[in-house]
Amino acid sequence: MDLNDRKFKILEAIITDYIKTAEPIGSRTIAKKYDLGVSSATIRNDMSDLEELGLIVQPHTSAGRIPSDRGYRLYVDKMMQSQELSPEVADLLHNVVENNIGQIDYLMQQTAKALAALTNYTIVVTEPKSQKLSIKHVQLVPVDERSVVAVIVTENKSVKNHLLRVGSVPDIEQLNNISQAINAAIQNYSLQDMESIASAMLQAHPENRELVTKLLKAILTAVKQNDNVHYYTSGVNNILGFPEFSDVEKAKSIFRALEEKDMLITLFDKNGEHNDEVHIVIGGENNMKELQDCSIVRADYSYGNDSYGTIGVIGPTRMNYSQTVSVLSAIIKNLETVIKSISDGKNKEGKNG
Amino acid sequence: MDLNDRKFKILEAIITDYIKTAEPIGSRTIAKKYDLGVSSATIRNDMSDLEELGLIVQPHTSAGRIPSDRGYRLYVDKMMQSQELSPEVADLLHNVVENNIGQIDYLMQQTAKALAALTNYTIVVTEPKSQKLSIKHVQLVPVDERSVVAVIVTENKSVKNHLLRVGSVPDIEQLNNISQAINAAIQNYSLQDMESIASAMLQAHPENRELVTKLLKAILTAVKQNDNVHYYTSGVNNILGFPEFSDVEKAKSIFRALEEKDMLITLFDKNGEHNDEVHIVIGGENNMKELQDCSIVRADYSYGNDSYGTIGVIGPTRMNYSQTVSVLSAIIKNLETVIKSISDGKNKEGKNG
DNA sequence: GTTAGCACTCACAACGATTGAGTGCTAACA
DNA sequence: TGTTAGCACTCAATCGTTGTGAGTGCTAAC
Repeated sequence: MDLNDRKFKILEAIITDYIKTAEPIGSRTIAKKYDLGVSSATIRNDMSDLEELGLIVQPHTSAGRIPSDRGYRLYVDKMMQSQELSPEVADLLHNVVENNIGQIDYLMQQTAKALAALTNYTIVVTEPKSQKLSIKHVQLVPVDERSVVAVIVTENKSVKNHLLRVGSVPDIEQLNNISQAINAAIQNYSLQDMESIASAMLQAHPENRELVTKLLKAILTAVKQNDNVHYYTSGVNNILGFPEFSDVEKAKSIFRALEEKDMLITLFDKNGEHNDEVHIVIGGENNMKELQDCSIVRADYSYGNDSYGTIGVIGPTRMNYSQTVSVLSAIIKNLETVIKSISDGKNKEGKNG
Repeated sequence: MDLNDRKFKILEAIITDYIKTAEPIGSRTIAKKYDLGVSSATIRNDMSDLEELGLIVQPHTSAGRIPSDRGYRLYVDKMMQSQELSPEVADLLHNVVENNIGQIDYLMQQTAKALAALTNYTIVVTEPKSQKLSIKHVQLVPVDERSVVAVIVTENKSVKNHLLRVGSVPDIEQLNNISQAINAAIQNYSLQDMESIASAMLQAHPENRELVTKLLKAILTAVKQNDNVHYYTSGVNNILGFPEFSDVEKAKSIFRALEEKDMLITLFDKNGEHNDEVHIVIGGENNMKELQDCSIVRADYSYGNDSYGTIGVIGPTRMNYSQTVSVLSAIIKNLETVIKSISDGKNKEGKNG
C-alpha cells in the first residue's frame, strides 16, 4: 500500500490536531477543518489504510484515531517542518547563555529553567564531561582556623571546591607554597602516578603532612567524581499539566523514573561519540517502561575540545516535536558559539599543557 | 464545657487513627478498637461535645469525625508524646551530618534527602545566612587563558566561586599579589567603602585594571547575594503519595507554591530572632491558601556565631507530628554539635578578625 | 451518667437507559 | 477505479434511579 499525498495530509492533520488537543480525531472533523476536497467517507477509507499501516490507532471502536509511535516517527523523519523561532525567544535563549557563561552550574540551571519555561516540558541538562580528565590547577584557600578549601580546576574548566578539615591551618604564604608544589608535581608526574606525587609532596612539606594527605585525597576524589554525571532538571512539574498524566499513579511513576540517576544514563546513552544531530526517541522506542508514554528529544553540546554534555527534553509522546527541536537546536548553537568565543584565545596562544 | 480524661482519649484516638488512615472515624470504630469501657453511644455524646468545641469536624452528616486544625493544635501542644528515635535512625542522621560537614551545599542537600526519605514528607532546607556579612578572604585562581576564578570566603564560612572573563590572565605570581592586595584592602577599609578599596587596588595594579574591576564587582555581587535565601528541597514528590492530594489540581497548586521563593520567605518568616524551639504551623494557621491543607514543622539551626538556617518539613495536616518533631530535633542537634566541634578552635585561638 | 434502640442522613456503588461521536460496509455514481 | 451517501452498529460517557451501609442524633429507660 502506498501513501498518496492525501493520506500524508490526513496523517499530518491527525498528528497536529492530537498534539494540540489530546483528543482522538474523527473523519468528519478532518473533513470540516482541513480543506481536502473530499467527503468524510473518503477520509474514513484513508484512515482505515493508515491504521492498517500501523501509523494511527483507535483507542476504542467508537472513537476517532490517534497517532501511533510509528506515526510520530514517520512524521518526525519525513514530514515535520522546521519552525522559525520568534526573535524574542531567540533573544531570550541567547541572553540566558551569555549572562551565565561564567558559572557552569548556574549556566546549566538557568538553561534548564529557560527551556522548561519555553517548552512546558521537563528538561534535563548534564554538566559537560570530559572523557579523559586531568587536573590543571590547584589552589588552597584558608577558610577558618581549622579548614582550608582546595579549589581544583580541571582541564575541562570545571572548578570544584573541596573543604579540608585539619588540625591547624598554615599561613597564607605556606598555603601558596604547597599549592605551587602540588601544581608542579602534577605537571611532572602523571595523575596515575599518585604514589610519586604523594612522596614528593610529603618530602617537601613534612610539617603539613595532614593537609597534604587530605589534599591528595581530594584530588583523587575530584578525578573519580568525574565519572559521576552531574545533572540539573527543571520543569518536572510540567508533567502534571498534561491530561495523559492526570492519573496520579502515572505521574508518580514518571517522577520516580526521573529521580533515578541510572535512568538518565540509560536515556542519554550515546552508543558512542558525541555528534551534532538532534535525537528523538518516541514513546516505546525507549526501553524504560515508566517512560513509554513519553518522548525524549536530546542533543549534545560540546564544551571545549573533548568535553561535552547533553540537553534532553522529556514530554508526552504527543509533544510539539517541531518547536522542541527548534528551541533545542538554538540553545545548543548559542552554547557552542559562546563557549567557542571564550576559548578562542587558547588555541592561538597555546601556552598551557 | 470541660474535657475529661475520656474525651481526651477519644480525641487522641481520632487523631492517631486519622493520621494513619486518612479516613473519618466513627463512634463504633473507637468503641471497638480502643478499650474505653463505654458504649458507642456514650462516645457519640462525647464526640458531639468535642465537635462543639471545634476540635473535630464531620466532613458530611453521615460520616465519622476528623480532627480540625484546632484539634491538632491541642494535640500538638498538650497531648503529644515525644517519640524515641531508633538507634538506626539516630545513626543515619548522625552520619549524614558527619560525612558532609565539609561541603555546605552537599550537607544541605544530603540532609534534605535523608529527612525526606525518613519522614516521607517534603523537606526545605535553607543555607545558613548571616545577618551581617563580611568577606574574610579572596583568592584568584587561573582557569584558562581568558578566565580566572575568584574564590570568595565569607566570615560565615561560605565559599563561593565567581568566574571572571578577562582579555588576558596574569601569571600565578601576579594573581597571588592581587589576591593579597585585595585581602589587605578589605581589612583596611570597610566593605561599605568600596570606593576606597577600588581606588587603592587600581592604583596598585594599573596593568590589571580589567581583572581588578571585575573582581570588585564579583565581591559586591557576593555581598548582595547574601540577601538571597539559598535553599534546597527534597521529597517534593512525596506529596503525591497522600490521598488528600490525589487530585492533580491540588497537587499542582502545592507544587507551584513550593516552587515560589517568596513562599518560603513567608513560610519561614521568623518574626524576629533565631530560637531553639521547633515550630509547628497547622493547616490554615499559615496564610497561604495553597498550603491550607498542609502543616509545616520547622526549626532553626545555628551555624557559627550569628549565622543560622532553617529546616522545614511540609506534609499534610494529617502528618505524624510526633515523629517529625523527633527527627527534626535530632538532625538539628547533630548539625549544631558537629558545627560547634569544628569551630571550637576559633574562639580559643581568636586570631582572625 | 450510660446505654439500647430507632429513625434519619447521605456518600457511594451498581444498574440501566440515553446520547452521540465515530466507524465499517454497501450500493450507486462519475 | 475512486468517491460518496446512507445506514446499521459500537461503545464511552452521562445521567437519573435505586439500594446499601456507615454513621449520626435523639429519646426513653436503666
